[in-house]
Amino acid sequence: MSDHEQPPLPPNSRLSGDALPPVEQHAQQYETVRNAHETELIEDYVELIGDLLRHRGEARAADIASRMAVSQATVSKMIRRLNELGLVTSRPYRSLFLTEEGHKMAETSRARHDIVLHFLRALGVRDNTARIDAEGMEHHVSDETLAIMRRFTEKHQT
Amino acid sequence: MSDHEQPPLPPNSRLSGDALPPVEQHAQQYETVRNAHETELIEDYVELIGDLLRHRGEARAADIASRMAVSQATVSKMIRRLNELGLVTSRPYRSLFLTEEGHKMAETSRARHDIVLHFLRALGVRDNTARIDAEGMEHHVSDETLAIMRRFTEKHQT
DNA sequence: CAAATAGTTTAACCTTGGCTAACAATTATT
DNA sequence: AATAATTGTTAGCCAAGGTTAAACTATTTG
Ligand SMILES: [Mn+2]
Ligand SMILES: [Mn+2]
Ligand SMILES: [Mn+2]
Ligand SMILES: [Mn+2]
Repeated sequence: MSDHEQPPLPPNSRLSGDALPPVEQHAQQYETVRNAHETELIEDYVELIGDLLRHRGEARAADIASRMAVSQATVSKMIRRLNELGLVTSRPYRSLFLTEEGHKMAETSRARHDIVLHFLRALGVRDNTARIDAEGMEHHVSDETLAIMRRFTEKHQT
Repeated sequence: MSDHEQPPLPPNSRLSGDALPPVEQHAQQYETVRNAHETELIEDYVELIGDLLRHRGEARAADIASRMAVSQATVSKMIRRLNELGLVTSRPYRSLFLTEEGHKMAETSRARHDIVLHFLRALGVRDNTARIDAEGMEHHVSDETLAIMRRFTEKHQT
């Protein structure tokens, strides 16, 4: 047992990092992240389809593929999944459309995405960086934090 | 007839939400998120092992399993992977240790995690919520945003 | 109209990250 | 010392999310 550089437990324990949280709380952190990962991609697809419909009038698989930088085969498979989940309707070789439920998810996701993006910009993050960070962060921001971000952005209007 | 070329800049769709970013920029958002997902779990494991070593003096697979709320089999498989990646050394039934490279990754990850956590608290997010959000957000925060968060937290010391 | 091009789907494959069940090794208890 | 409990490994399973290659359908163009 190399007791080489064992931690000397500094008297001022604030020297490096926080203490370990209790096991149950710590476990809840990771579980919440795993849950978010399960819905993350679905949300991004549905949100993008909603955005394409709103801004372009139609949402084709090829557009999704190029905007997501993913193969068309990947999109095709995912569309089948979205269909099974009752989020989109699709006829072969036609534009996709959102179901009522899909539309609701798209709206919610877009609203959340916008709050995070606008918050980052209000903080002073450059636009391109803010867009990249928001795309990942959005799925891990609680309602509580979201509300605080929204208020912060309002107060810091430019 | 997809958006191959530059966006024709729609007339006046300022009614709800932002405009669609150019295809390449949009694609970069999703690509960055996918890349982050590839390293995310590894970082969490290495960071947790580092924390256990620092606070407990040893890092056992069983502790990781309970703190991550995951089966021991899952941890065992992941440890083999961390070993192959040269991030940890392990002898059966003994504590794990970090390699030089693993130690470096643990430090970097912990520092980033702390910046995000402290930032959320400085923003006014309750501690438990901040911990949960930080666990997921940390992997999607750019260096630029991280620097801004650090400065913000310093300025808003309580 | 025929041919070329663009869009979509399917099949076969891969890696990650979970799980359970069975077994093996170590450590603790009686 | 024997047994029980804890800890760790292995095998086999699964779903998600990617890939290429090939086939099929629709649209555009010569
Ligand atoms: Mn989004
Ligand atoms: Mn996203
Ligand atoms: Mn972390
Ligand atoms: Mn994390």
